[in-house]
Amino acid sequence: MHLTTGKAARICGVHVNTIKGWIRKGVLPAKLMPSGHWRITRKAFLDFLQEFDFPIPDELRRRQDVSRILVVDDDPFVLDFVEGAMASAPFASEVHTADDGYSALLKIGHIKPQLLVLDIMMPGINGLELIHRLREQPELTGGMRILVLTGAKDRRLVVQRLKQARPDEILYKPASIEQLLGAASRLLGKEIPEEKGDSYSHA
Amino acid sequence: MHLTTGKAARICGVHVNTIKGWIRKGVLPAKLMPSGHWRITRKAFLDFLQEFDFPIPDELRRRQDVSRILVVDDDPFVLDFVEGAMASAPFASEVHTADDGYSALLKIGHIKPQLLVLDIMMPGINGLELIHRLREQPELTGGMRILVLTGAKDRRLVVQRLKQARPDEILYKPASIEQLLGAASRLLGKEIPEEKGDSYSHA
DNA sequence: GTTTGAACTGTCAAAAGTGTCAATATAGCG
DNA sequence: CGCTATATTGACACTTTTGACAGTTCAAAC
Repeated sequence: MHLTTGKAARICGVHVNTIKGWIRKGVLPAKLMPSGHWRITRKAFLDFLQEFDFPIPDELRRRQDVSRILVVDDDPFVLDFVEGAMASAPFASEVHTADDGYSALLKIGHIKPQLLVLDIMMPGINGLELIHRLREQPELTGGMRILVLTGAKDRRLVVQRLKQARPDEILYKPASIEQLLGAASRLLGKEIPEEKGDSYSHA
Repeated sequence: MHLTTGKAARICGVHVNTIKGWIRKGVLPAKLMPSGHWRITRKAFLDFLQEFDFPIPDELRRRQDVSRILVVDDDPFVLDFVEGAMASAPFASEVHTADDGYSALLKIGHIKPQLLVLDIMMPGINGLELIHRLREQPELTGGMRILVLTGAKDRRLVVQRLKQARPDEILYKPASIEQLLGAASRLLGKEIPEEKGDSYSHA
């Protein structure tokens, strides 16, 4: 979460006192702890590194805020599958699960996930209706992306209404780990840095 | 109400021993329990966080002395009625509203009301089912009391199943302000300290 | 009531932070 | 090139933070 002067010094390849000098000059924004120690927020440090064209270490780039993901499915196998897939993703995430629409709604309100992985065929609450309602509550669900997971058999049945509900992406079961990770990365705005160069791009 | 050293440490992003050090130095005021454990009052901690520019987590910012109430009804008149009634209550409250079961669930997860005032006859989600599901999620709804408001006409229809759902209290429409305040006070554990004779009949 | 796991306690030593200040680069300029 | 101003470094004594330890307390479940 926060960097010390020493860590910053190591990353920049300079002496600790140099970092302290930069902080005193205001070039590098930092926070003073009660004891007098300095802490640098990751964001401030990243901005600083970028502005002065320092190379950005991977672990600093990746360990951005952890993505919160909520998986909703009545099949425990699917929950495990998604959880496992996300664990192997090249970005940090925090996977929550719900096995029906009711607890899904409660948990959405509580944890405000950035990504909802949703099975639309569930007992109880209708998944399509759920998406509609979520879209109607932008104060609580604004920015949440919706990835629909649905059985191939349902394809004919719901494809029409599914489009009306406007999920951000649709995957048909069985989906591969690669498909899932690809979709999640896109929707969360995380580029998978596989053969990508050394660019540090937002968007 | 009170924070432990561990919670404070997590919030500040430091080690528990660091927190204890701050307490010993007097930077962070805390109270010593008979057992030897430290407790930090919410107010002292908030002041501390603010003074040293720590980010303040939502759940801490939430005022504890104000009762959070969520009213769920598709009739805007009822929402206004309850809101008005609570405004005249002898204790402070914060009334939120929802006009259907979906947004109700979202808001329950988000604001964690201490009291839910629920109309069970709503379009969309069935109110009785809703109560059942809420009771099944004690980690998110633990301690939340449920006051059912229902039309008298529904009485015959649902009284059986209503009892199975085990709400904390039931009121039949039309309910008076006194009835509503009485029920809310009981469920929130607020005794209304009113003398006999004249009472709080403000409409 | 009893049990049980999580969390808190103090203590201690290692690791890493602090300011200060002198010595050493480094950059700009006549 | 030498001079000056500024930035960086390294060494100092001291303080703060952290992590490991065994024992105690808390809180929830049984």
